Amino acid sequence: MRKKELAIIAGPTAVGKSAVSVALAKSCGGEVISADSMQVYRHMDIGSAKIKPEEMEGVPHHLIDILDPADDFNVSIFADRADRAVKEIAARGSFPIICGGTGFYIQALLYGIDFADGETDPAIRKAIEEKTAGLETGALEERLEKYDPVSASLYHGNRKRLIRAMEYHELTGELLSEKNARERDREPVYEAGYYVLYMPREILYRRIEERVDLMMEEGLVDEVKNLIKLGIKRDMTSMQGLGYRQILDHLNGVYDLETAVSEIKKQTRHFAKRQMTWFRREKNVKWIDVTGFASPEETASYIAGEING
RNA sequence: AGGGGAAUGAUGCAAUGGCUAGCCUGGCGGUCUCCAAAACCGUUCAUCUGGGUUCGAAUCCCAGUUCCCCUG
Repeated sequence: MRKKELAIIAGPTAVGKSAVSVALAKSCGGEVISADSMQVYRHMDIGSAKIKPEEMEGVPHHLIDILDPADDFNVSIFADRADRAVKEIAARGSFPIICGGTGFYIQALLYGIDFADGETDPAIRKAIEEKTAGLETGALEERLEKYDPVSASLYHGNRKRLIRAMEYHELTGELLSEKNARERDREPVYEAGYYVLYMPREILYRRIEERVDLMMEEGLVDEVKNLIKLGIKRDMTSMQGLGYRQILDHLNGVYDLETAVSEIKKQTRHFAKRQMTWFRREKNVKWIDVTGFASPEETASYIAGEING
């Protein structure tokens, strides 16, 4: 009998999570839930490195292609839907495998972080943004400091987060720092096997660059052109995705294609580094150097061994 | 070979006699509880070498070294 309720296959971008997840699912009768902020969007296949239908090898995948690029998506939506998926999968006697690189999302799901209704309101946020548009970030910080000095110093220089703290206060009357302090010491709500796949930095970076070149060959530019046709706007959540932003900027004449490609590579390297940072501080994770295994199947079989104890 | 120019961190620049040599990019580290593939923070590394002038030199002078351009 398994000693885990679910498995989490995490790690930086391009490390090979998808293949391992599929192999694991096949070996233990599982289903994959994607924890990825971009693969939820339809029409965004190449740039998000979305798993192809044939690569799924019959394994059911959840939270992929569930939204249009114009739709909003965030942790709260993810946590709700992923949690529901986990329960459904378990209910049908199947094994849930969370696969993805968005550490924040995984955290929200694993710890059951409470994103209650009424804690956010895009309209309020927008209003605050507009009201403070003329202010320097430092002035914004001073303003928040008056009632929530903890958040003000934590979000030093970070306009987006300062505004979020103000939004939260305006909506709930409570301080964001108080809520965070309260939510921080949660225990996991699932008995999970949390595995972070990694490989030496140089190898990972090389893979990232090769993958970006491949995306270009596969037609990333056309994919973005199609998104434009669908009415995509640069400030949409989906257009925060690496690759999409840069190609969009290129098409808008901000820089040439060559620059766009090297920007994508660079930003993706940085992203991978931040992902590693995130997982490093996550508790109770098992790090797995995938270069120690000959294939995704072998990595998966090692993980299966861990899960089944 | 002759003439001219340039040498500042891993990279591209700034400082033209005077704060502790500044900034960009990269590298590395970190933050994060509703835009997270986002947003933000920190840190590392340099005046080519040797003399000289000066209270004081990246900056001026001399020599050397390397590189670039022009002439042949």
